[in-house]
Amino acid sequence: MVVTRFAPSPTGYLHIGGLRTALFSYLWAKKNGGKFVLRIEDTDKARNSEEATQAILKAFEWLGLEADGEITYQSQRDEIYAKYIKQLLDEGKAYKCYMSKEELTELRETQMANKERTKYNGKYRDFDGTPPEGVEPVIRIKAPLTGEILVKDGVKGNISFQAEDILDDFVIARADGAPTYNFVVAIDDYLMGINEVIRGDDHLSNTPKQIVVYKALGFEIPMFYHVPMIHNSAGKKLSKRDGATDVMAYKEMGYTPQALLNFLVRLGWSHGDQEIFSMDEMKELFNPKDINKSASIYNTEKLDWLNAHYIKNTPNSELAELLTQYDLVLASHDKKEILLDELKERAKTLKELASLTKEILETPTTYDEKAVKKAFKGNAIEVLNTFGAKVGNAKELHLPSDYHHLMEEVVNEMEIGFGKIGQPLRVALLGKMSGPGLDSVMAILGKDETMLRIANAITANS
RNA sequence: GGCCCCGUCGUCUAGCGGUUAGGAUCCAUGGUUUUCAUCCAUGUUACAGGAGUUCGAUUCUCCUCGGGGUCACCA
Repeated sequence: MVVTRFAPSPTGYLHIGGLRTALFSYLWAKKNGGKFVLRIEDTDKARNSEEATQAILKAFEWLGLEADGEITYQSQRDEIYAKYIKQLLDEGKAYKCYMSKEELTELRETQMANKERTKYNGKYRDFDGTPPEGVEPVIRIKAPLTGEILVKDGVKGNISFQAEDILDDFVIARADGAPTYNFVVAIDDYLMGINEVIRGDDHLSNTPKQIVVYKALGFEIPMFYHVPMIHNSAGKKLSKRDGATDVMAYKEMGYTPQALLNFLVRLGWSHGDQEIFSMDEMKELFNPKDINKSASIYNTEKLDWLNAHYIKNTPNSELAELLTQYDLVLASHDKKEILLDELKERAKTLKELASLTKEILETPTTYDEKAVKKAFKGNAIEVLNTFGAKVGNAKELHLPSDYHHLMEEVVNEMEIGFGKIGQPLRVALLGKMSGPGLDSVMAILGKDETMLRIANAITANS
């Protein structure tokens, strides 16, 4: 069974890059009928926060990504890590290192001065003398000094590292006993049964270290997929400083989960020429072997297009429900079908849809100057008066077509073009020159509001 | 700097030895629309450079250049 995972450290909100690897992991597990598990890497007590964990969970909930099983918290697994540290110590595969921080720093400075690679010199690797006083030891693992470390990566292919180029006896437990990242990751991934690791390729250079741990403990090494980074417009790794990287900010801006997920799945991954993917299609078609090797630049132009696409194709009842999150309650409006049909064609975001709706529903108090100048020429007032009277006398006015007939009558009786009534009427109803079809607008507003707006406009612009 | 990864339109990408190098987005133009938006049509724009292998390279190899990642008692 395929088991994948998402393992964020709770130091802030869930960001776009993390979400994409989470999505890839989720999709790959689902595609294989496997499991997608969540592990919170909260071993750095100084930087972690409970709020951050909650923020990540909240984002998952919004997007409909659900982790299987219980959430694992590394902070609760100290005994497990301690057990393996002891095991390695007992087996002589790890050892206590009494080098002080000052000595370590000095060692590094010397190496840098000599233009050598900075690495631990193995001073306590085979130490059996009396430990120095006053130094709490760290635990270091005995890493291979020579030879090849091969990372089998499903995205990049086999990547070969030379131990002498990159390894040293790295710390697996700090002086206070707390285990370090590369150590616990390997243990947890193994213990949690994770056999397919999909993560950002900034972890690629950590992988050899983790492989050292896997081998020392006799664990089976999982399949890795290192997904290329998402870069900002400057071509650098997308970070929390880049703005608009908090996933929940997209909710506030009026993006739908569907659009965001569709946008993200196509960043670094493709399936031929297909652009639109439903969640079911993603689960069906996603395969990490189709992930791109190169980084992609984060650019939301396509997200807007996708969002508009999904809004257009969302049923009105669902849209009305969604819009309540943007302070728009449409439930009681008897013409909301017409309203939403008209407006969802022209909104890129739910937020925009909400404000477009409010604009129409609110009686205009000002009129765009240019629009007035252009529309209120000649006998515009007379036309509006004539039309207003017809609306007033009409018995049954419900559908857009009812209003349209009235407009046609005016056009025919006064022998004018459609624009002669359309333009001033539009300004009267909406206060400006652009907007949805007038027939629909009037049907949405109803007879009384329509007459009110016409009268208001005549008064204001006579 | 060491190590590792990457390099097709502005952007997201297809391509896996022979293609007029395709799609999407963006932009522009035209059509539809009383207007705006939608929608439809059309158009501009790309294989980083150089060697080699080959009858033939965007595709394979090498070099150069360019970009990125990573080098903690952070994750």
